[in-house]
Amino acid sequence: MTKESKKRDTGCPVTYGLDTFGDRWSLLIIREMMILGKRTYSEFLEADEGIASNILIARLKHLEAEGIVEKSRDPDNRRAYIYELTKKGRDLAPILIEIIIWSGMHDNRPFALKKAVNKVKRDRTGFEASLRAK
Amino acid sequence: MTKESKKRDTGCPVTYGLDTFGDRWSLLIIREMMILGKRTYSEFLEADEGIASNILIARLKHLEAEGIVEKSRDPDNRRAYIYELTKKGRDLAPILIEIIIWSGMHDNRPFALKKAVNKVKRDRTGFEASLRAK
DNA sequence: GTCACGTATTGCAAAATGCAAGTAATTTAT
DNA sequence: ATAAATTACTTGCATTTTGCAATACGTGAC
Repeated sequence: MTKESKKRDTGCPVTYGLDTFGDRWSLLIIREMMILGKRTYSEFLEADEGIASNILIARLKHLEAEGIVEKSRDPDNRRAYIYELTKKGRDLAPILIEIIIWSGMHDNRPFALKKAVNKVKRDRTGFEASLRAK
Repeated sequence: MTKESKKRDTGCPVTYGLDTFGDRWSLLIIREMMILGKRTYSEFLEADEGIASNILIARLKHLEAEGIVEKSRDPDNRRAYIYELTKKGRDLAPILIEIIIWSGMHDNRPFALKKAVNKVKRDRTGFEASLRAK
């Protein structure tokens, strides 16, 4: 497909990370799951800054193939699926946190949301634990 | 242009970060600067997993517009320019480090390079300082 | 069976990317 | 002084990826 085919396959850890979750949408989906606790296709569809359904499904499949999310049937609604972060996915929490911290320092736009930023500042360890728990 | 036009302009810090450096090449260029001390157009051109010249210049201009790198003439070679990270750019070090740590945990490919990974593990604070110094 | 819901696919236009070739400014070699 | 080589950047075109709208598929409710 798209990502898999153009893997640069150097051994560099930065490259590996970028090939795995470094597109415009993956981290936003992961944000929805971690910070907002979203878990279904439809929730992602309405939540993420207007992601298109074909892009969403492509990203979910990619993330699933990379072992970052796993898909299972919703026990409460047998025609729905649930996407959950694996350990590999939850381990992305520190990256998300550092992005939040960096934006907190440098995003001077008047409408910048500082909620998560402030949470991180107040208690980073606790915030990270809460992300991993979601 | 490309990035600027499609800014999602929600106030979310994660979105801000991704809009600023979240494309396939920006962080690789930043890696070259931070970890490998590369500073010129030609160095990036040969170093970065084969980036095309038009893409490279587009990214450099974008990063410059975002205040992450700054460009100046090379005093030793009047036909060359030097690109250097600003403070905003150097502040990306922790993100790069977390990506390296994450890849160190989860990249099981046989040819995965562990050099930076091991450095981070041994002395994270020192490694971060060395990145910022470059 | 039919309908609604949640998930997934397809077709097509627009945008981004990659590659090759070319331009411009400056410096070195002859 | 002229030619060649560096360094940075641009342009044109083919390919790939994205975005959007519409549609299809699978499951369970009635």
